[in-house]
Amino acid sequence: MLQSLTKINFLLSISARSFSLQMNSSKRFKRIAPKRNKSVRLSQSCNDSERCANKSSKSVIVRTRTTPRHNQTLPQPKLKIQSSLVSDPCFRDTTILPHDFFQIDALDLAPRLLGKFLRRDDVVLQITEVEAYRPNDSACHGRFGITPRTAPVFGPGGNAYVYLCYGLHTMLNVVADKEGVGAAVLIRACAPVCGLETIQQRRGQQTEKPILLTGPGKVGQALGISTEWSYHPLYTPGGLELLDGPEPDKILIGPRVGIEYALPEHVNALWRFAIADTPWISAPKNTLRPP
DNA sequence: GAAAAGATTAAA
DNA sequence: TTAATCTTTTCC
Repeated sequence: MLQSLTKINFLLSISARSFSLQMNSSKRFKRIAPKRNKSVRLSQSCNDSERCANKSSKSVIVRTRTTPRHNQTLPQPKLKIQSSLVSDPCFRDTTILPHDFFQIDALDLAPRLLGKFLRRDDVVLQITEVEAYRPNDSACHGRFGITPRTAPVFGPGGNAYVYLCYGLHTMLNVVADKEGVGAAVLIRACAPVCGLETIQQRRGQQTEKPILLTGPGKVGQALGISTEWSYHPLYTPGGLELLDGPEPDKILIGPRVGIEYALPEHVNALWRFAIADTPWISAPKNTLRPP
């Protein structure tokens, strides 16, 4: 496992002076990861006790749990995550990005998210590809205004917006800009940094190849999140966090994927951003070019 | 109340 | 190339 992660980090080819991505203690992460009982494992889309409790449509998960819910509190896993942060040299210097970081135009935020880290439990992913969705954008979910589904998009920047696509895939967005604006950045692809075994388990694929994490639905699955994670603040410790990371040397830009229904000006807008020289990019790759 | 479509994925 | 799969939104 150590060998494979080292290989993956090599492939990233990012200047990471202050970020040693070497994983010299993978087994420690495994030990620190909160244990899940069988019922939770069945649905990896909901491992968070508070969210499961609020779940209505997927109450099957709640019913099948063996541990009484009221015995589980949020601070416990939070502390464990903190201890792993301190004890592992890999992430000693990393910091959670502050609330202010996200209060900008999605078009500015999107490229700035490249190279940053998403962390949940023992899983750490590095963001390699994103898309910006903005106000007055005929491809943005916010185009319908504030609805039950899209309300999170109009929340303050730094929250998560998770939606279900094709009834199957959970898509993670980082809400951008001020409250009420209605902008977000879709995470389209990541590279694995820590917790490879958990990622593979959640994905159901025993591979280290880019097929593991190159696609927005794959990222959501690897992080084990559901739509219940909408509104979750990424700038506070616990749950899902966005950590600072190295700025990529070179990036690529291109038109966004799968928005043929939008107006031509938005279909053609170059609002897709990716790290150059990494294999962790989703399809299609041939529409990406240097700026 | 019904119908259509979707910021996709994996397998054939 | 195509099936899987279901929520959200729009239209009548």
